[in-house]
Amino acid sequence: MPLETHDFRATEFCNMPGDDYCDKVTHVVSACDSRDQVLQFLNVEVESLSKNVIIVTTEWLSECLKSGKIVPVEKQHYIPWTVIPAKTTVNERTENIPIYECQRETPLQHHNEHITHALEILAKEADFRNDDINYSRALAFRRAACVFKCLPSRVEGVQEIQSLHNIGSHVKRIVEDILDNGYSSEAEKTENNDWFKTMMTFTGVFGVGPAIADKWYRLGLRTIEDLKIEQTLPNKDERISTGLTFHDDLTLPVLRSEAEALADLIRCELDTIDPQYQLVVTGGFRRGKDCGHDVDILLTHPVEGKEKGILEDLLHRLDRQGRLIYGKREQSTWNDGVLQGENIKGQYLKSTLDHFEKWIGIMKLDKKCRQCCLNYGLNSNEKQQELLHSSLDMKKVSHLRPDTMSHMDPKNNSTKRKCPSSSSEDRGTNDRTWYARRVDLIVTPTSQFYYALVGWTGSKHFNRSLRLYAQKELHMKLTSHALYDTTKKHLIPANSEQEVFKNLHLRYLEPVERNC
DNA sequence: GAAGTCTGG
DNA sequence: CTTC
DNA sequence: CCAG
Ligand SMILES: Nc1nc2c(ncn2[C@H]2C[C@H](O)[C@@H](COP(=O)(O)OP(=O)(O)OP(=O)(O)O)O2)c(=O)[nH]1
Ligand SMILES: [Mg+2]
Ligand SMILES: [Mg+2]
Repeated sequence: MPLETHDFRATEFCNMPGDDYCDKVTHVVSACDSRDQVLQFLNVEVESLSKNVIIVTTEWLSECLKSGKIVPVEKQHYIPWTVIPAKTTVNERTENIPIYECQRETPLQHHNEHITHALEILAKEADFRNDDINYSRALAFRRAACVFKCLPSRVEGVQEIQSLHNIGSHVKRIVEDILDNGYSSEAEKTENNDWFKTMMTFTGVFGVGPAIADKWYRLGLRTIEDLKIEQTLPNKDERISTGLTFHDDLTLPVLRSEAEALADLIRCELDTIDPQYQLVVTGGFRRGKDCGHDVDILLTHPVEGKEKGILEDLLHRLDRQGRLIYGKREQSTWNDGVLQGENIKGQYLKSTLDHFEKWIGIMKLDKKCRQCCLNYGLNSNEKQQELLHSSLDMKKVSHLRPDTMSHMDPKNNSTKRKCPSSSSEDRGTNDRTWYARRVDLIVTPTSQFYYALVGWTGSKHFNRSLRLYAQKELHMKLTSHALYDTTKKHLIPANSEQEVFKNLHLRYLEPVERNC
C-alpha cells in the first residue's frame, strides 16, 4: 500500500471513526497513551479490529516520513495496551487543577479533611496575629486548603502534591507530617496553645475580632464567664454586649430547619405587604451546608425600584412582633460612578440613595424550629434540593417549603403572629422558648439580583477568587451589584446565575461546587 | 519586591 | 505563605 | 476595628 494512501487513511480514522476500513488498513497511528484509548476513540472493539492492523505511535510515522518509506515496526513503536501506573493518573489529574478556585469544583465534603483541618487551624492562627504579613499567610493557608478540597482522592504520598499551585515548602512539610504521623504536630500544638484557644473563644463573640480578643487576653481574661463578670468591659459597644448576652445561643449552630422556618416567617410578612416580593435563602445553606452560624436571606421585587424601603417596612413589622433583639442597617451607595472612581462620596450620595440594602442583626426564633435533619433522608434531601434550586429562578419559584412550619407551629398560621415569648430578654437560654439567631437580610433591585445571588451565596473564599480572577484575567471589577468592564467602561448585565459565569468566561458552578 | 476581594458602619 |  |  502506498505511503500516501496509508497516511490519508490514517488521518481519516482519527477524524471520523467508521467500520468500513478493517480490511484495507495496515497501520493506525495515534498520539494516545494507550491502545485502549485508541480503540475507544475509534469506537471499535478489539476483536473487530483486523489481526493485521498495527497500532503505532506518531514517532513511527515521523520516521516513515523522514526516510520516505514504511519503516519496520519495532518494539518502541508500539503503544502500550493500558496506562498502568496510578501515579501518572493522579499526577495528570492534579497537574491539571486550574489556578483560580472559581475555575474548579470545590465540594462540601472531600477526601482530605485531615489535611484541610490542619491548614485551617494555621490560617486562623495567622489571622489572630492580626498584622499585614500574617493576614497574607492566612490567605496562603486557605488557598492551600482549597487545593486539597478539590483533589479527586486522598493524598497518599508527598510526591502527589509536588507541583501543585499554592502548595509551597511549608504546606508540603505539614502534609508530610500528617502522612507520617497521622496528624500535624504544628497544628496540634497550635490547637492546644492557650492564647490560640482563648482567641478562638473570644472571637466567637459577635462583634469581637482579633484586636479586641487579644486585648482581653492580655488583661488576663480567659473565658466567656470572665467577660460576663468583668462589668467594665464591653458595655460601650451594644453589639458586643448583645453578642455576650446571647453567646450560648449564637454559638449553637443554626440548622437548616431554622433557616426554612425563618424564611417562611419572613415570606409571610412580605406577602401581606406585596405578594410579589421574593426571597431566597443564600449563604452556606444554599451551598448545601446543613448548619451555619447565621441565616442569609436575599430579598427582591420584580419591579425595579419597588424593592426600595422594603427593609424598613419588614423590620418594623418584625419589631412589632417583638422578634428583633439587635440590628444594624447598612445603606447602599452603589451607582455606576462608584466603578469609574469619579465619585465624590459624602452627604450628597447618601442623601440621594436614602434606603438600606442590608441588615445584620439578631432575631428570636422559636426553639421548636430547630429540628435535626427533619425526618427521613429522602424528604430532607428533597428539601435540600428545593432550597438549592429555588433560586435558579426565584422569579418562577415562589415558595421553598410552603408547609414546613404550618403544622409544627400553629402560631405561624394565624394572621397575627407574635414573638414566642416577649418579656425578659436575657434570661439565659434555658428559661426561654426561643433562640437568639444571627440573621442577614439583603435587599437587591431585580436588575442586580443575580450578581447579588452569586455574591451572597459565596463562599467568602469563592468570592475572593472570583473577584481576583475578574480583575487580573479580564480587567473587570466584580461586586455583588454588578460586573464592570474597566477597559470598555460599561456594565455587563446578567439575567441568570449562568449568565454571571458566562460574563466572566467561566464554566458554570452549582452552589454546592462553590465550597472553597 | 509586590500582591493577595470589596464594601459599609 | 506562595506566586509572579 | 468589625461585619458580610
Ligand atoms: N464579597 C464578599 N462577600 C462575602 C464576604 N464574607 C462573606 N461574604 C458573602 C459570601 C457568603 O457566603 C455570604 C454569607 O456569609 P456568611 O458569613 O454568613 O458565611 P456562610 O453563610 O458561607 O457560612 P455560615 O454557614 O453562615 O457560617 O456573604 C467577603 O469578605 N466579601
Ligand atoms: Mg451564613
Ligand atoms: Mg451571613
